[in-house]
Amino acid sequence: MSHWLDIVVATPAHSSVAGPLTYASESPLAPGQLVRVPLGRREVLGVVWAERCDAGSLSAGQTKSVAAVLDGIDPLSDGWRGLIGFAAGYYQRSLGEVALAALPPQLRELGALQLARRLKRAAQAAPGPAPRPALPELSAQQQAVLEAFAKAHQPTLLFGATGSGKTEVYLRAAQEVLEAEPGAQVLVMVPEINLTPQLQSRLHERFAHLGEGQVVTLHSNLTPAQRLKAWLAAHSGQARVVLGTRMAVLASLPGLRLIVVDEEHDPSYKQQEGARYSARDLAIYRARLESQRLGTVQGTGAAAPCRVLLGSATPSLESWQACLKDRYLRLDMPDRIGAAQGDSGPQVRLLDMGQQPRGTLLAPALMQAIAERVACGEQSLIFLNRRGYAPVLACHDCGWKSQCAHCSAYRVFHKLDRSLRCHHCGYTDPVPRGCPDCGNVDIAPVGRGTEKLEEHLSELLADLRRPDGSPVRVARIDADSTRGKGALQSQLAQMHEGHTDVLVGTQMVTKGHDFRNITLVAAVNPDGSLFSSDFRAPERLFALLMQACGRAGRQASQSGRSQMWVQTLHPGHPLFASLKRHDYAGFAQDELRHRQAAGLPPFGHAALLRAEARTQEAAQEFLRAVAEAAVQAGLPGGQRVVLYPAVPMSLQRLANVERAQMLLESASRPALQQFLAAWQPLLAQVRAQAAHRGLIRWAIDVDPLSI
DNA sequence: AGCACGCCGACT
DNA sequence: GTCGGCGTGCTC
Repeated sequence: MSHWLDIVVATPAHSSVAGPLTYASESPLAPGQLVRVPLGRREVLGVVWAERCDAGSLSAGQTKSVAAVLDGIDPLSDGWRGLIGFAAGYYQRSLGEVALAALPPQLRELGALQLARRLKRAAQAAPGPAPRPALPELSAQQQAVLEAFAKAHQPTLLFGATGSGKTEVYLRAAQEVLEAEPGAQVLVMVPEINLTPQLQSRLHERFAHLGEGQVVTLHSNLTPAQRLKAWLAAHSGQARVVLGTRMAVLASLPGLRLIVVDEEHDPSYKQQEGARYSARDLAIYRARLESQRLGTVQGTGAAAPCRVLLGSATPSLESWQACLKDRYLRLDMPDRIGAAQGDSGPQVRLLDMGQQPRGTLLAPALMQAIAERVACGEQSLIFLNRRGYAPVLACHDCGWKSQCAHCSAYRVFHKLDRSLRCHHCGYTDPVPRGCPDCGNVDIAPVGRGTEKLEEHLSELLADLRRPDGSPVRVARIDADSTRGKGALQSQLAQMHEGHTDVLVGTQMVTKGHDFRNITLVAAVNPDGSLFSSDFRAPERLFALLMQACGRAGRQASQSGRSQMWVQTLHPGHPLFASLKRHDYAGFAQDELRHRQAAGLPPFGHAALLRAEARTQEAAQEFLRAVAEAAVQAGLPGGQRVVLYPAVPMSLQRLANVERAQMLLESASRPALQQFLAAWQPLLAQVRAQAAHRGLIRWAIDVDPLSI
C-alpha cells in the first residue's frame, strides 16, 4: 500500500514549483519527518508537510518515491511547521525555502549513515551535577521588574538604561523557567555574533549546574559541524538554553518557554536577503503560537506558557507604540546600577560645526577635552561611521572621481595599502599614480574616514604624554582593522587593559562592549542621518548616540564627569534636544507624531517590490507592468493598497546590475497581505512574457527597514 | 536555486 | 576538431 505525501524542498518562491511536491512512500510518515527525495537528477533534503489521500492531478508516472528517511531525528513539531508556514506566507517566500533555510546546511549533505554516526556521538554528553552558583544581589528595580514579568500575559518590553542590569533580569527570568520544568527551553537572541562570547560566558557560568552541553550557541559563523551539533542539541531538547542571532528564531525548540530578544531595536534582526524576515517579530509570533498550542493541549488556555521579553534602552518605535496601545507590557529600569541619585549619565555637549572653519575634522574644544583625558589616564572613544581614509578620491583639474566601474558609488580610498575599494561590490585597485583621465598627479582625497581620523589624532596628540610618561596610543577598530580571526577580540583586550588611550571606530565599537575607563565619547559627523530620505534614519541615529553615550562612564565613580560630544551643523535639531535630556520617551513622541502624519510604520504598513535587470529601463518596465496587471485583475485588498511609481533604488547599480523598486503602502496589514499573496502569481506570469526577458530577478520585502 | 541541454569562440 | 562560455527551461 502506497502513501502520498506533500514534501517541501528548497525551491525559491519565483520558480514554478513553489509549493510542496508530491511523493510516494511505502510506509506512512509523520508530518515533520526529515527525508531525502529525488528532485530532477539529484537527491535533496525535504520535510514531510502532510499526508494526502490521493496524488491529486499528478498521474502515477509523475510521482517519485521517497529515497530515505532520516529516522534518527524526531519529526519537527506542529509548532515549528506552523512558524515556518506563517513566515513563508507573511514574507512571501516558498515554504521550502524558509523550511530548508532554518535547518543546518550540513543536514543537506550528510547521508543517513554519516548522520547516524554523528547522532551516536552527540548522545554521549554526560550531565555533570554541579552546585548552583551564588547569585548576585538584585537592585530594587530589577526585583520589581521580575515580579511584574512573572505575572505578565503579554509580550513584555524591558525599557532599561545602559548599565541598569538588563542582562541579570534575562538570566533570572530564564532561571525561573528552567527550574520550573525539566524540559523547558529558553531562547536568548542577540543582534550580532560579536556579542555572543560575553553573554555566552555569563550563561555558562549561571547554568553550568544544569549539566554539560546545556547552553549552546547558534549563529552563522559556526563551522557546519558545530552548527549541526548545536541544532541537534536544541531539537532533541538536550540544550536548555540556546543563545543565537536572528537565525536562531527558526530553530527547532520543542520545550520553548521563554524568548529573550536583547537590543530588540537593532536592525540586524531583519534578514536582508533571501527570506527577509524580522526575527524580533517572528519571536512575538512564535511565543503566541507555542502558547496557543500548549493551551489547547492542556485544555487550560489561561496561562501563557511561552513568554517573550524584549529589551532595549532605545526600543524600536514599533514596540514602543505597542506598549502605548497596551498590546505589550512595558517595564522600566531607568537607573544605572550603583549610580548616584539623579545621575542620568554622561553630560551631552553639542559642538556647532557652523562656527568652525569649513572642513574641520575635530573642533579645538573637543581636541582639548581628549588631551585632558589622556593626561589624566582616562580613555576616549571617537566614533565615525565611515571606514577607510576618505570616501572619494578626486582630480581637481578635470573633475575625475573614484567612481566604481560596476556600481553607482564611489570607491573609498584606503591609505594603508594605497587601494581604492568599492564597499558595495568589493572591486579593488591600487591607487593610480595620476588622474586616469588627464594624467594630473595631484589627485586628492575628499572627505574623511576612520583611517584619516586615526592619523589626524595621532599627529595632534604626538607630543602629549600619559601619566606614566609614555607616548599616547591611538587605535582604530572597524571592519578593516578586525579582518583577521580574533583580531577584534585582541584589539578589545588592548582597550580593556588600558593600553589604548584613544579608540577610533565605526559603529562596531558602540555595541555592547563594557569598557570601564572611558570618560569621553564623541560622534564626529552624525549629520547624514538627520535629513536622510530613509524614514528610519533618525531612530537609528538616536539609538546609536544613546548607545555610544552608554559607553562613557560605566564605572559609577566616573559617571558624573563623563561626557558625550556631538559635532553637528544642526545643534538646534529636536533629536539632539532629546539626546541632551537622555529622553528616549520624548524622542519617541516626536518621531511617532511624524510617522503618524506621514502614514509610515507603525501606523501604516509597507512592502517593497524590487526588480533587478541589465538596464534601469527593463527593471522599471517590469514594475510598471506588474502594477498595471494588479489594477487590471482587481486584486483582493487592492482598494486599500497604494502602489507608488517605480523608482531607481538609492544604490541604483550594484555589481553591474541595475536595481529599481516600487513601494506599496496600506493602513491595513491584512489588506496588504491579501494583496501580496494574490499578486505573486501575476508577477511570475508577467516575468514569463517575452517583453521582460531582460529582467534578472524580483523579490518582495515585507516590512522593509528603509524605503 | 541547481543542473541540465544547447549553440558559438579560443585552445590542444 | 574539442573545451567551455552562460542563455533558457525543468524539477513531484
